[in-house]
Amino acid sequence: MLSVNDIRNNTEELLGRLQLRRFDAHNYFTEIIELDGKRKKTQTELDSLLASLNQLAKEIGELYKKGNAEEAEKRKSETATIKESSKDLTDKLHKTEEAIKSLLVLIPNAPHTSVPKGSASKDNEIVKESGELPNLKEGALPHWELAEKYELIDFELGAKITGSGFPVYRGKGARLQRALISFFLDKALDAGYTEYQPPVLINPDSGYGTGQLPDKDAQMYLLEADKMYLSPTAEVQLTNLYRGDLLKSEQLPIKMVAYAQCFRREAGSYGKDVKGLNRLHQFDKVEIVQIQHPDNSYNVLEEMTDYVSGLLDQLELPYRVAKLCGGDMGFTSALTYDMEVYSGAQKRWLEVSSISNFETFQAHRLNLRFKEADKKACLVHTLNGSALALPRIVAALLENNQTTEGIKIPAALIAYTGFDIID
RNA sequence: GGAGAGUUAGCAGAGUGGUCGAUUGCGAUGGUCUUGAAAACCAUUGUGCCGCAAGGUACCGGGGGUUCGAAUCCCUCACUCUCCGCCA
Repeated sequence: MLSVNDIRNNTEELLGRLQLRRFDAHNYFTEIIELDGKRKKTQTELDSLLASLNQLAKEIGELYKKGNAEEAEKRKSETATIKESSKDLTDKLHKTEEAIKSLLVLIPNAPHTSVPKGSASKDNEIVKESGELPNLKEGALPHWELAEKYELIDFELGAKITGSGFPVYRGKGARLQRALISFFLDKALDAGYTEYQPPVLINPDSGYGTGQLPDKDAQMYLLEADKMYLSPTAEVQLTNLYRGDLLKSEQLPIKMVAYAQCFRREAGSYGKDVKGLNRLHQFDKVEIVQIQHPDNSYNVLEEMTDYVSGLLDQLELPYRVAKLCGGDMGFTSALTYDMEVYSGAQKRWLEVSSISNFETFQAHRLNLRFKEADKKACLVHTLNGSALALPRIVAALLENNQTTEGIKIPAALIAYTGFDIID
């Protein structure tokens, strides 16, 4: 959520940045600034009314103390009209505040000035490519066939006990999952992140804090009886750990990592996008989150991107990094890098990580601030990224490393899997 | 799931209708003293909103109500603790 003061003070700049995602905020801004003026005026009126009411109450109290009940009763009658108008003004104030908020939640984050203008993924800017594309022989199998051949993943059994998009991993398939999770967590620990194991159910306040609610609720599974959602990403839990906090500047940066199972309804997806592991309703992901001083956030975004690149290097997967154009970025992000690995048999790039700086957009909703000595509290910057999401990594590992003898495990992982080939 | 007790500032913990945004202790910050430190003493020590400022106003778990006046009384929700039941 953008802040009204920013909109008021940096109107032109924000309008320009929002143009990068082809969002015309002009009318929103005009209306918000006008409503905010109204809000201030109402606040002033209400405050002075309440002041007089408080004064009267005090006087009445003193009169009773002195035993002058008659005069006190007389004064009481004076409060009636003041109370009535203060109630009206309070209603008006709340309505105005609601109106402002209802407009603010419709406005996406303002993209960083370096974000390429554009409307779709074709306009993204490839900023890095790394690794050789695999040169697979004719007849190389896609991962879902390899998964069946080596009895690693059973999609039908998953459909039987739950539904489509909920695979069952078994044998070396299950062990590979466990290995990847440990590998990713250990690397994050080495990089200075604190490990967390959060719940996977989230309450509506948390969903609202990171921006999944109010309008992306269709993407989440809802447990109606308990008014909770299954978390779509550990970003929600980790970032919300600090919701509502006022941090001391010495506490920054805060670096967190968590492995969590993630749940997404993915309504409307179909075809080759959902084949095999390409898109699941339940999947495993290791997520890194940082709460940062605003001065550092963009340097840190680069660091995080380099960190994730390093993981892919160690897994010996060919990948590319895209700086997302305005139209392809998420609602809450100011700048996003997507990491894509090449899946040799499908001959497709698969997104395995998305690393974003949200600037103050989430912090504002979360009311998450920090304070430097003798200065006013101000909003932190939040960042997060997958490091990494498992299914597509597994897809690429299986496809790219298939040989006539079996599927080779990259050297960095062998200590975790306990085997070097799937055969 | 049933019964009961709680939720107050960074923490501990008073306050059961009236100058209470809140006693006190600890912690923290600044100062006095000291060669330095400790101790002692003094002062300061929450956040939002309106305002150039003075100041005003709101917040005692969340929401609502009673009252001239609510941390205090009532309703409701959430959470914590104790006991019973159930259970990995």
